[in-house]
Amino acid sequence: MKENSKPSPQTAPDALDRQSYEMIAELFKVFADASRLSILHALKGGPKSVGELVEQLGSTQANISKHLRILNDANILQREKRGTSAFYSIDDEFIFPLCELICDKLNRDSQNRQVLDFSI
Amino acid sequence: MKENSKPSPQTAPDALDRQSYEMIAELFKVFADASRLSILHALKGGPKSVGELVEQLGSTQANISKHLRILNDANILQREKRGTSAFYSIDDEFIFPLCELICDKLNRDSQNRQVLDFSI
DNA sequence: TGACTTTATAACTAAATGGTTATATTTAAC
DNA sequence: GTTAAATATAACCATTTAGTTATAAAGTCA
Repeated sequence: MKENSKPSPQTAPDALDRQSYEMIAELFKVFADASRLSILHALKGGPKSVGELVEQLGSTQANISKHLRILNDANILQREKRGTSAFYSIDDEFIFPLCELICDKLNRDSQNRQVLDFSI
Repeated sequence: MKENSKPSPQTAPDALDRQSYEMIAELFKVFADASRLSILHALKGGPKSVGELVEQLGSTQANISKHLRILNDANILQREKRGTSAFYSIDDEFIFPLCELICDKLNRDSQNRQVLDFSI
């Protein structure tokens, strides 16, 4: 039960309990890996099978499967089995504004004006 | 045997190089820790010294200093020395919409309708 | 059935990371 | 100068994690 009265800007917000911070950190961790980010980027164009991702990203099948499981468990990806294949697709579009915020920050800070664009 | 060889319905975006994904992942990593999130939350109310943060968050001074350095190196916090104290404050407001996206996702997925609110 | 394909998982290793204790550094006050 | 206070850093340890190899599981087709 959180009161909605707006405190003054200089008032510190009530701290969350440790478990809440852990939950938030856990979700951030899902995105804190280059391989998983490349998977997400590859899936922007539409669903792909594990094999297609392995071929496109040039990693091992076991490794890709492991990352896909992490993304799936976080309800970021959706899995659909067809025959012996498993097709994964993006199940929550919030990842796009999320990655955009991060890329914008990196571009803002970069000395060399390198442009990072996670979007299509 | 290839179960489904039809091309993806949409055109896949050009992959970034590995280094770009690593950079993005590195910034996500900064947020992927409960202690750092609690520091950011504590600083929403305004600048605080290391000592104040240690007292409020109940950790060791060395530990808080280490996390502050990570946040400062990522250009998320700003440091100002006054006397023997060091005051840290939030230097980039993009962390608020960023954490809001994450919290919204958690709230959307939570079975128990637990409300996570990172904002003030 | 049995061979083959695709994906998931288990076990292991190396590297990264958070927290700790101890120490160094910096500044103020005396 | 010396002492005290606040902060930063170094060294160390325990845990986590990404990637690997090997194997299991599940579906397809002869």
